[in-house]
Amino acid sequence: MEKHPALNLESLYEIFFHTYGRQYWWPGTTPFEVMVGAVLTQNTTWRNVERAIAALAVAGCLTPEGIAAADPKTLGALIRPSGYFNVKTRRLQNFCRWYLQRGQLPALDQTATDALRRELLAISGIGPETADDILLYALARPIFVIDAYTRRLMARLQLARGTEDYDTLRAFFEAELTPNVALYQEYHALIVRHGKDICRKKAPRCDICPLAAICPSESLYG
DNA sequence: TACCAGGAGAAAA
DNA sequence: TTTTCTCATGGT
Repeated sequence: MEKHPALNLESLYEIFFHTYGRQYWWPGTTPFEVMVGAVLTQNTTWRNVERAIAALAVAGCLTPEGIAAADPKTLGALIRPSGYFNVKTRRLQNFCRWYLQRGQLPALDQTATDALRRELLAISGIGPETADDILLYALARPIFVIDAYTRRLMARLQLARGTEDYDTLRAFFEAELTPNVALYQEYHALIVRHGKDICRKKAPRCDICPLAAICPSESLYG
């Protein structure tokens, strides 16, 4: 992992927060709704996830029992707007069956958090980002979430190649930052905000980027 | 029209 | 082990 002479992850956060302000993540009224959203948002815009969650709520199906017991066709129709609805039906039901079987989640110290993370990753359809969304935003554990925006940002700032495996990038953030749930929640949300608005995959808007003065890789854009 | 989006798992190389 | 393919709706 590269060291940037004029930039570290704490100063990057300060720039983002000063520029964009609080993002009020994760949208969702209960921890369980956050967990459902974490599955539904896989490779999908949040706007479409909101439609699916609203449909689940209207159908009285936004509960672990309701999702686990639902007919797959019915459930698929409800979550259809979020895309990949056949895949996500299986994933949601896998997750909810685990959730119901597991019962009360323990108070999570670091050891218990690591164990729970392994449990989540053992569920078919719960990968590292989804597991970490659940741990950070639903269960308030200091786990830094890595996503495609994070990889792109690290690559463009030349703080990383961006192709590192998930846990390497997560360890990089967690080593550079103090373990603080509110910080991690806000930071990830700010990275997504910056990625969607400015540091886009194609045609990034470097002219209005708050990092323009310190970003070394403008020549890589396009 | 083509590309992209708050990924993950299976199949192929 | 690493890369490629598949899943799918909705916005730009």
